[in-house]
Amino acid sequence: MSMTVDKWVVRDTPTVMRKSEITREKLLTSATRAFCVQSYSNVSLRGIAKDAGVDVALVSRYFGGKMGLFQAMLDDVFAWPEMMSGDDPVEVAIAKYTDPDTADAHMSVIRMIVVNGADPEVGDILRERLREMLVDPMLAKMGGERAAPNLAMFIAVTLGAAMVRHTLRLPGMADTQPEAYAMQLRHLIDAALRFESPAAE
Amino acid sequence: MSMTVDKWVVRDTPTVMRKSEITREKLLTSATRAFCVQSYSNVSLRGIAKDAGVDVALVSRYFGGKMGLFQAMLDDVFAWPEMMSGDDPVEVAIAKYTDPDTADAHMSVIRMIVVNGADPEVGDILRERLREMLVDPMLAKMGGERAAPNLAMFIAVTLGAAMVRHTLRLPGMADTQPEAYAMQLRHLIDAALRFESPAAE
DNA sequence: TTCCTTGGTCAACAGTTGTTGACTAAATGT
DNA sequence: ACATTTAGTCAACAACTGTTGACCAAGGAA
Repeated sequence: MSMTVDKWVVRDTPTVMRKSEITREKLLTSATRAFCVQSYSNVSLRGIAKDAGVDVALVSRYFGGKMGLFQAMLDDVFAWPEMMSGDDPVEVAIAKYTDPDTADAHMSVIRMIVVNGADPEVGDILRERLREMLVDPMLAKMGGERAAPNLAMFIAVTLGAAMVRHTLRLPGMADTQPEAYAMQLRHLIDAALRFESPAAE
Repeated sequence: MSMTVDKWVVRDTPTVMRKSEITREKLLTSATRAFCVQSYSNVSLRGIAKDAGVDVALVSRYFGGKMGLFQAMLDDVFAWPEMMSGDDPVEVAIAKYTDPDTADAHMSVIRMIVVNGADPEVGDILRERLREMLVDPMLAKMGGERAAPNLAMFIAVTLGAAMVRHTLRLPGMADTQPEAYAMQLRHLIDAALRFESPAAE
């Protein structure tokens, strides 16, 4: 039967969850939290393990090392099923960013991209994953060649606004209500999408 | 007389430059290069010293340690005499960013702000210096209360564009000519400055 | 029971980091 | 000339990092 076994919870599904799978997820959750705040080199496995309540050695055991944990975390974070729908990808993204329920989580992802994109040890890996899992699908759904500048500018204003509000915390953008921030963000996004790149023929 | 002394160059000024001042500046130059690429915690004093061709111990000798070197580098980088002129500060900034001669150096500063702003060890220090040496003077010269959102948005698009072009290197913004990038940047800056915040009374 | 797989603990490793103090060498002042 | 301040070298330190392998403890199957 599929009851609890007092020490760990078993899913109420035909396939029973293995115990190692649980600690794997605990590690992954703590790793996501850590990598969203600090960059790869700054994060210590001992800190993650302590946060997860698990021994350090299990990181190398289950993920093959620090790099394996980082990559597993990328796969986890960049999975974005809504992007595969038929809707306008930019509208999907805007909805995500402005919805207060999911805004925090996606701001964490943005912070993770900003923080780790500058780390020389994982920057290339991060860029590659970002392109193949987010940027390229969005470009494929949008117009094509001409859409690349607008998408880049869209991402630029989104990243920049998140930086100013959450990391730099400048007055005029960090000390305001969420609705006011949403208005600023929407204004910049509109400008980014309305930009018409000169025909390069 | 003020001639060279064969081992180091002496300025042709009445006050002779002390020798320690020279290695201090060598250290400061290497430190600036390093902190513009990697974050505080990732930079190693031994790397800086090797790049400057100087012994590691001299960092602690002349700057009192790693933190002292970082702060001295902030004072160096944030010194911006043009900002004290009577001209419109935003126009001064735009001129700096778009002038091809100085654009690279200022993009390095932007990268430094982005990279170190997320570092938990120096984030607060960086924010404080950034406000008192750049943001507050600009705000004082601009209108006042109503200018804060526009200035924040101006900085947001500048930071975001620099991130996308140099760190994330996304297609549509990283693989283009400087003039095309300048057009995108100018378009976003215009939008940021044109935003009219709703009167909050 | 006995065997064997799975999950976890622990200590030690080699490497790198920032910082310190003792010591030498060079330049300056009298 | 000498004495004194200044500049620089070197080795060692304690703390921390990721990773490894030996060891143990429990669970299920025979």
